[in-house]
Amino acid sequence: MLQDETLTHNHHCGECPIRHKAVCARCDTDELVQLEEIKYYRTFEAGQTVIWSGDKMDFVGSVVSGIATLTQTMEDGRTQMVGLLLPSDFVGRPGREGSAYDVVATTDLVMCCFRKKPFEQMMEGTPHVAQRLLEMTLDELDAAREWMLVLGRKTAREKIASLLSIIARRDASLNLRPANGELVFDLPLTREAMADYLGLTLETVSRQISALKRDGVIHLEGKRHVTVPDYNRLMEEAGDDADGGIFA
Amino acid sequence: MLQDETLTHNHHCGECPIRHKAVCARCDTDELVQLEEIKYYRTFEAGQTVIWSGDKMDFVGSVVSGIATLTQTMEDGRTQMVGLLLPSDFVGRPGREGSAYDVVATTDLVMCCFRKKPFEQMMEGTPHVAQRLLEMTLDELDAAREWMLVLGRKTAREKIASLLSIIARRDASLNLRPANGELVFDLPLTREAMADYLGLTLETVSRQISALKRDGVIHLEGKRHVTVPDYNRLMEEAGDDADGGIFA
DNA sequence: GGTCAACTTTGACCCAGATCAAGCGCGCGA
DNA sequence: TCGCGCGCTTGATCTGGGTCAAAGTTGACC
Repeated sequence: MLQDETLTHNHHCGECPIRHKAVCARCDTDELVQLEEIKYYRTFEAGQTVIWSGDKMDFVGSVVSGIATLTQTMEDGRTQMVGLLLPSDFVGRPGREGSAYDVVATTDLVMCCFRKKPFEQMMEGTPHVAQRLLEMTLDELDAAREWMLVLGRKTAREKIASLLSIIARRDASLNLRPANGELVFDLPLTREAMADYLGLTLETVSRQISALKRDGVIHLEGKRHVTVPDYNRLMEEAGDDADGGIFA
Repeated sequence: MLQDETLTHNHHCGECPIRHKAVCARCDTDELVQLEEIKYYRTFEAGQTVIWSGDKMDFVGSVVSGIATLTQTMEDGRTQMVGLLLPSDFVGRPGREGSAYDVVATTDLVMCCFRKKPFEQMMEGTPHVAQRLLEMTLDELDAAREWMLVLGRKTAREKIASLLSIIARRDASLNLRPANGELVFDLPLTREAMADYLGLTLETVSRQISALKRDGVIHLEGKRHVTVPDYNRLMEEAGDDADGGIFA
């Protein structure tokens, strides 16, 4: 088992890449100073487990860079991913001791952690933090519910197309691509992780990706580098209304 | 189409059955007075739609009695239930215009509604409301994620057992049954609604309920009245760890 | 008490996706 | 440069749950 490294990055919140999207988004300068008091950075290597389900958490925090997953596992080993954590996403639950899920770093990961106790105290005092956290939690709830439709009612092909469209959309909003209709991105997940997200087997994931490629919905270079020539086509394949687009 | 009836029940919050579980749970007497200013009751008959997905909502509110469902529908008619709203559960999202889901009354329903604008203003001023809403939203997120595991990885039989155990658990906590291991309750959902919840067809739901009955996991009187002779057995069938029980 | 409609059960058959089983290909360490 | 392992693809076969179809149950309303 690899060991966590605890690092002090000494970043100032003002220069933080997720400053305006994370829990701290609404904080003013004074509040940031308070947060800096109780924060520290941790890094994890790809594949490392951040927290095991049931473990006591003495921090909460934000993903600064990299990708992590939230997964649930049954006794017999069946696993379901229940959250995909991207930069600015929040980890942990104020007011709860243990973690309800396994949190695993899918890529190299940097987290901005807050000591739990003082963070909880701060939540009481500064509404800006609690307000932002509520907003983010409501967004996650919407995402989880959208995912319930995918898991419960979509076909394997639609599931893959849904996942690709979500990743494409996020990448577009992060890296502001030209709006010429062509999108390019790298898959941040293995076939197995995609399967765990979608409630499929990795073989089915592989087959459906091959099928979408054969049908010209996507183009692949290597295993991970994806080009989407027509986003609306992809949305149709996902079974979603093709209107609205990425930049809505 | 049936028509909504707007009634004034003139209940006082102090006597409200969901006083200590709903968004208002943490409010003090003064804050309740504020809430009473902006609240009104509405009733819906079983089967009536409370809000259509995309409709503008001019209120948020709590379920006082009865059961409602949150569902998403694809263009071709496939539907997935994404939330089951029981008394004290919250409906609507502060800060958003339209509803993201169809909300349907499954049984006769009484809702305590707050005019949206003033409620949003109150959220800014009185942290007790926002705090409670955050807590409830986090609980719902956990429930949604547990449901993702059910939808993505469980067999039809396990899905049914999971749903029964959830309903049994809630009923036990509401109506404080004797802890002799035997639980009795009524199914508040049709076979079709169960199917929509579980990502199954109504035929499969019916077959699996028959199978659980045949195997002695449950006993049925009529279509809806269920007896669970051994809750741990049911939990095993659900694929969950049988420990912990209802009263944890 | 009869009729109708909504809900439910059960049966027969089929198919999407799981399972089992080879192989491929690329990056990495020796 | 080789070989080894991990992630991925592809094929063959199997099966759980979907689909289609028919009949049973219940209760509400004449």
